[in-house]
Amino acid sequence: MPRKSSPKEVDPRVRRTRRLLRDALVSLMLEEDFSSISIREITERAEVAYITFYRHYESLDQLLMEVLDEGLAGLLTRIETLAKQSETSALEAEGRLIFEYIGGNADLFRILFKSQSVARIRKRVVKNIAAIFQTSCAPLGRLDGQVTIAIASNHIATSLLAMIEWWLENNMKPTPAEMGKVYKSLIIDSTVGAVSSLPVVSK
Amino acid sequence: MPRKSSPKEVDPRVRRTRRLLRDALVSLMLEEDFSSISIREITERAEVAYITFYRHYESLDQLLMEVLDEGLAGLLTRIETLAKQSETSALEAEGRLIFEYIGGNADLFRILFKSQSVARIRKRVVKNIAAIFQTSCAPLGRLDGQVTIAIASNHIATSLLAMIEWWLENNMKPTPAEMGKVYKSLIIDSTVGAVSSLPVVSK
DNA sequence: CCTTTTTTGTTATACTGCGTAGCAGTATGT
DNA sequence: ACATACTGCTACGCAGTATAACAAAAAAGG
Repeated sequence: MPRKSSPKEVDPRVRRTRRLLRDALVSLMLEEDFSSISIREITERAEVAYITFYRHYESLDQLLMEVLDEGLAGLLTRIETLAKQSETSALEAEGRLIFEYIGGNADLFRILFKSQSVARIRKRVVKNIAAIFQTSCAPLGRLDGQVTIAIASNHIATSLLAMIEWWLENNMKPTPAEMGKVYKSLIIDSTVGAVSSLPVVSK
Repeated sequence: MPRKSSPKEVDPRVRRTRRLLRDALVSLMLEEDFSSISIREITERAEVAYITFYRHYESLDQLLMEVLDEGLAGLLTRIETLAKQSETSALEAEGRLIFEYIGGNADLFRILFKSQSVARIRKRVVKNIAAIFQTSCAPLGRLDGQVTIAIASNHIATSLLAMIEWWLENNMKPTPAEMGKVYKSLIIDSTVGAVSSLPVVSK
């Protein structure tokens, strides 16, 4: 574990090595399944000694986390601004921004959905998105019961993620603008419309 | 591979062995993560010789498939009858039946969602459910454009699965009857309401 | 420029699980 | 009782993980 609490800058060699490992993992995940990727394979493609991997990461999972967190942070911030919107026109526009961002980082998100053993990460993303909507929707009004709010926010989060996945699998066919409209009507409008008519569910 | 094209009945020893292996896998998956389960561990718990596993299955995946297909078939048939309903009262009742079925086979579905390397299976399930709704919703009426239908049916399938997952993680707290209502209003009503107002998306 | 520090490369090691093979033992049903 | 099929046991080669010791190379500081 090189340079634990870096007093100054990070050693250029360290940055280079970590970047090579990240790129090698991404490159491999676009070719084969995550479960079949070995650490030896990664270090080989990164043109780095095998043991070097363990000098920077404790496990393959940790490397994968670092790779995905990079791009997922951008998605979360966009969703956060989206969740605060209440006007109809702004909702569509923000929805479009999300799908444009996805399209720009398509490789990264393809990895997120395609790979098999990242269900854990996907769950974490769902949790984050749901939390965003849970807090931003609470002051919106007449949601009855904690459970109902939890169900609704979870519904929004999972639906959005599933829609993104579907879009990627269909080669991003409908344009981001069109997907923004779909997102608004199919997820947001219908959910807020339904929640107000939902029964108060026993906790 | 014992008794490939069985001319008569299956050897009792074979049925016993396969059952032991299936039960051992389920038992282990409820304790630890799928990725950390070894074939030796399974045969050990099943009280069966290591090599016996390979006399019945080619891979661990194949065993997992056999285990999950068993219970997923029941879910799909219930969803199929549900998809054909159009009356409001029947929708709620059928929705309740689904969650009651899930509750009855909770262990199986916990495995489906909890385990990590079954994203492939989950995807297959989504595809099946979406296909059901796609065919049963097409004659329902005024859905414009193939893409819109595809998005909507995918939305229903993923939302239903996500709702089931949420319900299991919350220890099946709201009753199946309440979940049936939530399902109807949050997924079905809002989706069919939204679809009719959706723009025709370019193919 | 030279020295010290840090990182990287090389090689070797113990450990674990996978998949296969051969042979002996045991259960099935006819 | 008999042939057939299934199961148990032991051993082996292979691949990947995680770690260690020592040599080589690159960065930082004077």
